[in-house]
Amino acid sequence: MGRAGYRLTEPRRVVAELVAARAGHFTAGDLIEDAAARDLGVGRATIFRALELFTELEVLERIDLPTGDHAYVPCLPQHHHHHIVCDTCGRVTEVEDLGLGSAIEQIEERTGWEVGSHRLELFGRCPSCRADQDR
Amino acid sequence: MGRAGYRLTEPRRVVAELVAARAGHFTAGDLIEDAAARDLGVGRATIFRALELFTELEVLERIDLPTGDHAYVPCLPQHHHHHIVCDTCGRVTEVEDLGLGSAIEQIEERTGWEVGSHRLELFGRCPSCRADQDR
DNA sequence: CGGGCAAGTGAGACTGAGTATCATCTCGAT
DNA sequence: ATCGAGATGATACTCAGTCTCACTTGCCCG
Repeated sequence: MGRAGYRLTEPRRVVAELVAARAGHFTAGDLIEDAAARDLGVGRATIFRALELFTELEVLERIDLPTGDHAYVPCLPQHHHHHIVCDTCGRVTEVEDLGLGSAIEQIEERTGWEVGSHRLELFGRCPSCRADQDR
Repeated sequence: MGRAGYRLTEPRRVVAELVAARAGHFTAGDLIEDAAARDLGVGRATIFRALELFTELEVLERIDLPTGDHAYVPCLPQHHHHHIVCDTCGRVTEVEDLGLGSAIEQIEERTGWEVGSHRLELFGRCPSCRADQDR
């Protein structure tokens, strides 16, 4: 019991494939539609469960869109970073941790709070959408 | 004064009062419960609408908790800032914009993206909860 | 190379947030 | 006081996400 490993099952493979087929961010609903459209026999609940698992494994990260929707982005595990999301095409890029660490230390000193975690999301226009528009 | 196109109505006053009675963040559901508990005749939809309005007027701001819930915090309008939310008691403090501006410029130069907006939320323990726990 | 069983699955019921509709009400400019 | 745009609230609805439970399947071990 309680074994450390996760099973590599067929449905999970399918969900991973759906994720890979997506560019940029996507919602759980998007994947559910994809699965339905392609008539893969994957259940709704299973997709939610797989997304949860992938997030735990840090190959996906959950972000909050300005609209309030919950979306996921693929990302590299074990590596602190943030995301820029393109308002136009939805594409996502990882960016290094900016100088946030030291700023947070300052805040802790100044306010007496202990800052445990943070969430930073950037939104804007990706280079290719800028090019398209500045034409 | 409540003009500029908005009416100062009784239900809105009630919602404002409920907001004021709350310390720290709260969800729409919290207010709906409060209203029901105190048997104020305010409708569900009206509460959502009032929160939306207050957010527009920038006396409330919507934040995303780590759990994914949507919450609101009271804040001062016309002033760029971020929030630290206490994981323990839910209390919220505003903090000045850290050195994010320059970091963002760097990113723009480095990556070719144009960063339009961002969202930063900090989570941790407030001074009084730290004191309680370090005892 | 099976056998056994916990982990995983899927159908569908359920919950709870948020939105839409619409008949009715009310704020506040005149 | 009048009156219409704007606001309200009851209700229905949609949609994300969770839960349950009988059934299946990956995979550890003999």
